[in-house]
Parts: sequence; structure tokens; C-alpha cells
Amino acid sequence: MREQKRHPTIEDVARTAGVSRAAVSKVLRNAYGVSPAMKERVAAAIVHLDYRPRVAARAMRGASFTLGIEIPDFGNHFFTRLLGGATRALVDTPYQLIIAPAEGGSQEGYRAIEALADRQVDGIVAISPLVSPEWLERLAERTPIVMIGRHDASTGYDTVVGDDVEGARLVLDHLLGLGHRHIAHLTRSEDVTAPGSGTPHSIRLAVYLERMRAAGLEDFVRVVRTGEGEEAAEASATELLGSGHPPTAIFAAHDELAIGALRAVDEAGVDVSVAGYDDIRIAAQPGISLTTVNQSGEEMGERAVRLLLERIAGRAEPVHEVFAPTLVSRRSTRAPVPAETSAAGAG
Amino acid sequence: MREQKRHPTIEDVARTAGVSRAAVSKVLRNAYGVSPAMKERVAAAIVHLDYRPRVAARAMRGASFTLGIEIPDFGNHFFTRLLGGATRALVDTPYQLIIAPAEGGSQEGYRAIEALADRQVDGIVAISPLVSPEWLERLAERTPIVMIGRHDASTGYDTVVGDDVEGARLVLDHLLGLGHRHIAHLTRSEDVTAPGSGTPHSIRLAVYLERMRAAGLEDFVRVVRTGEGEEAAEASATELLGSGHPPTAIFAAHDELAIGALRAVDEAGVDVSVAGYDDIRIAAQPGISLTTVNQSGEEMGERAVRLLLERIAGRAEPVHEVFAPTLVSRRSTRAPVPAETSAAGAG
DNA sequence: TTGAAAGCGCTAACAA
DNA sequence: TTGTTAGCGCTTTCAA
Repeated sequence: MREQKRHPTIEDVARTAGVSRAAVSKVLRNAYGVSPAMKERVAAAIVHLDYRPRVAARAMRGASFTLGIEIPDFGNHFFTRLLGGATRALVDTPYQLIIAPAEGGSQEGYRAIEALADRQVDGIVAISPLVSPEWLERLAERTPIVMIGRHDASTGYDTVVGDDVEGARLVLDHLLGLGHRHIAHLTRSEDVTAPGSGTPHSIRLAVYLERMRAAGLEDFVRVVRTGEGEEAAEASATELLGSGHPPTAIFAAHDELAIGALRAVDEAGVDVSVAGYDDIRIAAQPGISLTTVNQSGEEMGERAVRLLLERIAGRAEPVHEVFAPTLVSRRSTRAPVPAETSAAGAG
Repeated sequence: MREQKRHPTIEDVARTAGVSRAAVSKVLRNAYGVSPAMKERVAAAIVHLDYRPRVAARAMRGASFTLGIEIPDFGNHFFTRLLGGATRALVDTPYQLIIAPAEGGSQEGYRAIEALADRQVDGIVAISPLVSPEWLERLAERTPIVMIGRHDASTGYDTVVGDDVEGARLVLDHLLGLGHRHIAHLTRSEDVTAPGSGTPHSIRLAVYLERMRAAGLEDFVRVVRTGEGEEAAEASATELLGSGHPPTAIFAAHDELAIGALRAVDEAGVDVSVAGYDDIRIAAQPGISLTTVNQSGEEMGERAVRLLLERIAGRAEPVHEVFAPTLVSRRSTRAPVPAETSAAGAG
């Protein structure tokens, strides 16, 4: 009773029901050619033994009917939105979703994706801006794969991505339109923003630089690097605000960073606008009211899964889908307070 | 090139290297008794073919070195904290984590847990207050399992749970101490709070009722039911605030509900205190500043995984671990404004 | 040190 | 309608 019991196998069921393994298998799969009598006996044995077929053994002959999704950071609510959409797309299909977390360094992406492939999933959805295209191409030869958040267009895998050029442009135009000149960009480490790498963050950064220059504000360009989470962002933003020439607005590369920046702004007691990216749920909370860019996470997740199912079904032509973002303007951004007026008002 | 390529197998590697399958297997597992020369040839073939052993095929002979975790709601940040702890506990072990989402009805818990078991995971961590103990006992005979957030003590599976009696008591004492008498409890549907079911929510509710009665406030008892998410909570709270006798404080059964309630309070423009449970990250944000109960999600997740590994290693005696919660008092709770004073002040 | 062969749980021809 | 049997990819005795 204390020992681990052996899983009943199809053989056990067959013996209990007094039939062959093949017969049980047929009943399981509702295959053609089983008498009602046999069906009943087998069903009874299955219930009696509490038998469940092993997906792994099944998969050795065909499909596992399992899809894998790799998620880089569960703390980031945007990924949760993607996941929600992916889950929804699988309702009423025979497929089951398993998730592999890839928290940690950029190498974790490879590890998590491989872990899924090694487990014989029928297809993979991954959010890994940093894994190399060549590596993905190679993987895609064996396992269908859809990448979310990549701007490279491969023939081997499909992509679903938001239009980051447009999204970042919306933010910059909004801030510039409000009258901000001293706008800082709070983003992640260099590896995630390497020029030409095609990552969302690299594009948001490039657009920031381009717009600032186009507006003749290159002297105000200020790129601040930080870690992935809110805490790191708060620390970096605090430092920025305490520096010689604090900005009047901060464009954070994603909402988690923006939340951290908002906290820094609050603690510092200054009047600095903050804009984010993704429109995570909490951004709409009255006490936060974060201006941000909505890129329809749920729909992206849902679309990714549908594309994957199409690939599994045999589609050969690659699909690259771009989602249009929209600006959601909230209280966290407002016109800058002129330094003189502010000083006068305070004095 | 367009077609799906066949996965290389150990047989392919053997043929390429000109050795037997057994030899390849030995090299793979670093087993004793392989010459350096053979090792090298095999390694070369592995790289050349980009070969990766299949976990499923491996698992048919032994362990899969995969642990499964079932998560009911990715939108709830508390579960993310658990997951973070679980992931951390697996660093430097040969185990890999896969997650099965169980969004939806209470039946989804069964489905997700079974999905993990069917995939031959070596053990399961689950957060399912509603699945029956008998069912779990039965499952635990075959697959080691650790339940998070259950107050029932089974000999078949281990449990990791917060002390909900103490946690709820902390909240009630805090609100009563501030002078609140009209305290409402915002919680989920009846099935999750059935008396004696041992779910965290049933206990929080029971403590609420008990403390209100003990304080002679049974006339002010008000239990409001809502859905799982923030949106539902906001709607229910809005209704509550618009009713004849709105409370001066709301004790929400968990932070997501509290966030929704806070929003409702804000929109209604009233002065009502809100307390939550879990201490999700955003609760500390200045614009939210939610009074809540910290129950160390990370540590619970980490502990659950460690207990699971112990079970897999052979421990037979069940362990039931209770985590002590602490109250985190923030701005969202404050002394009630007497109705008359408030009216006078406004006039 | 190496390889042959049996077997893990299941499916799917094919035979009976 | 039912059962026999040959694999699926891998590990692991056991012989050579």
C-alpha cells in the first residue's frame, strides 16, 4: 500500500477482460469492428483497473496530440495574455497544451524549446527573440514551430508579431505631441536590443532614436538599461531621476518596466510621464492608469496556435502575421511642467 | 525540404558511427565501458545528425525526469509566485518542469492532472482545491503528488498550505481594530467555499463569519459572490457599493478580487477600505497600496517541489506543511469615516 | 570493450 | 469480429 503501484497496461486490461491487446486498443480508439459485448467487457475492465493509456507509448506510433508552448517570463502579464489565447484556441480540439518555462538567461530559451521537442510534442509555439534563426530552421524541419515576437521571416517557421515600428512611433508621437523634449528610453540589456537583431525591443529602441533625431532632439537622447523585472526597472529609473538632467518623460520598453518606473517616479515625488508597451491588465487600474500600446496578446496567442495546427495539418507555405497596435492613452502621460513654472510654483 | 523530416534515432547514429545501438546508448548515458575512440566517433555522429534522444522512449524503461505542475489560473499572480519557487527548486537537478493549465471549470483540474499523469511525469504538483481526496489518493498510488492549498491531510499525498485561519484572522482583527463594523466579504462561488470542504476560501469565509459574530456584528455580515477574475470582482463590488447599506470595508478572498474591488471603490468615489489575500507583487505599487496577507508563494512552490523529489526518492510518510502568513498593512485600509462626519464635511 | 537481443506500452497491418 | 505479430526508440542484461 505504501509502495508505488505499477501502472496498469493495456495487457492488464486485456487479461482482465479475457481478450487480446488489440481488442482493447480498438475499443480505446473506437475503431471499427468491435462487438457491443466485447466493448462492454473491455470498458468494465478499464474502469475496474482505472486504466489510462500512456501518451508516450502512443506517440511512438503516431501523434502525441500535445502542443508545447515556451514562455520566457511568467512574471510578465503579457505572456499570460498570449497563453490565454493559446488555451482558448485549443478548446474542442483533441490537443493538449504543455508549457515549458524559460526563466533565466537567454540560453534558457534553447533549453525549454528542446525540452518540448524531446517530449514529442506535435508542434511548438515559442517566444524567444534571441535564439538563432538557423537553429530554429533546423528544428522546424522536424517539428512544426510558430514564433511569437520575431520580425525575421523564415520559410521554415511561421511568425506572429506586433508592428513594433508603428507601436513605438505611436508612443513617441504621443509624448512629443504633449510637448516633451527630454524623453528617456528605459529598456533591457544590449543583447535583447542589438541593432538589426529583429527583436521587438531592438525595434522600439531604433524607433525611439530615429524619432528623437527627426525631432532634432538628439541631445536629449537617453537610453537606460535595466533587468527584466519591475524591481530592476524601479532601481534604474530612480537612478535616472536622481541624475543631473532628469527627463520629463520615460518610454519604457514594456509595461512591467513601466510599472517599476512609475513607482520610482512616485517615490521621487516628481512629475514625470511614463509610457509602457503591451497593455497588461493592471495598466488600466485607476491607481496606475498607464499609457501604453495594446497589441492584442490574446489574439496573437490564438493565432499562433491556429497557424501551428495548420502546419501540423500539412501547410507548407510560411505565414508571417503582423498585428496592428493601438495607443491607449491614460493619465500616466501628460504635458510636461516647464522647469521655471514648476520651481516658481513650488517656491 | 518542405516535408517534415524524420527524427534521427539511435539506430541512425549507430549506423553513421558504424557501431551498435547499445554502444550509442552507453555513450549517451556516460555509462561505464566505452573506449575513448568509440566515444569520439559516436559523439561526432550525434553532432552530425543533430540527434536528440526521445524522452518518451526513454521513459518507457525508467524515469522521464519530468515533473508536472498544474496551475488553475495564469491571470492570478499568486500562482506565478508558486511557479517561480518551483522552477528555482529544480535548478541543478536533472528534472524538467512542464506545466498544464487548468483554466475554466472545476473539472479542468482533473483533466490537467490526468494529462500530466498520462505523459509519464515522475511526479505532480497540483493546485486543485476541488478535486476529491479519494481520487487523489488513487492517483497518488501510482504517481507521487504534492497538493498546494489543501487543508485535508492524506497519507497518500503531501500538502503545502498557508494557515488560512490565521491569515483571515489577521485581516479581520486589522479591520475591526481600525473601527470597521460594516465589513463585507467578497469571495468566489459556493462550490469553492463549501463549509468543511477544506479549501482556503471556505476557511477564509468561515473565519470571517466567526469573527463577525464574535464581535457582535452578525447584522453586518455580508457575503458577496463573484467570478474568478478582477473584472467580475469589480462588477460585484460596484453592485455592493451601490446597494442600500454599503460597507465601510471589504475583505476580498484574494488579491485579484481586491484589485477589482479597489477599482469599483475608485469609480464610485467612496471611501471604503479594501483588504486582499496573497500579497501579489502589484499590491505594493504606490497607486494600489493594498493591505493583504503574505503567504510566501515562492517558498511554498519551492517546498512543494522538494517534497515531491523526496517522495520520488522513496519517502513513504506523508508530510503536511503549513506556512505562517503575515499581514501587510498598506494604505488601502484605514479607519472608517463616520457617516455623519462625512456628510457634514461634504456640506 | 563491444554487440545481440529482449522488452517497455501501444498501434495497425494482416490472418484467422 | 477477433487475435497474432511486427514494430515505434530506447535501455539493459548477458554473451562474445
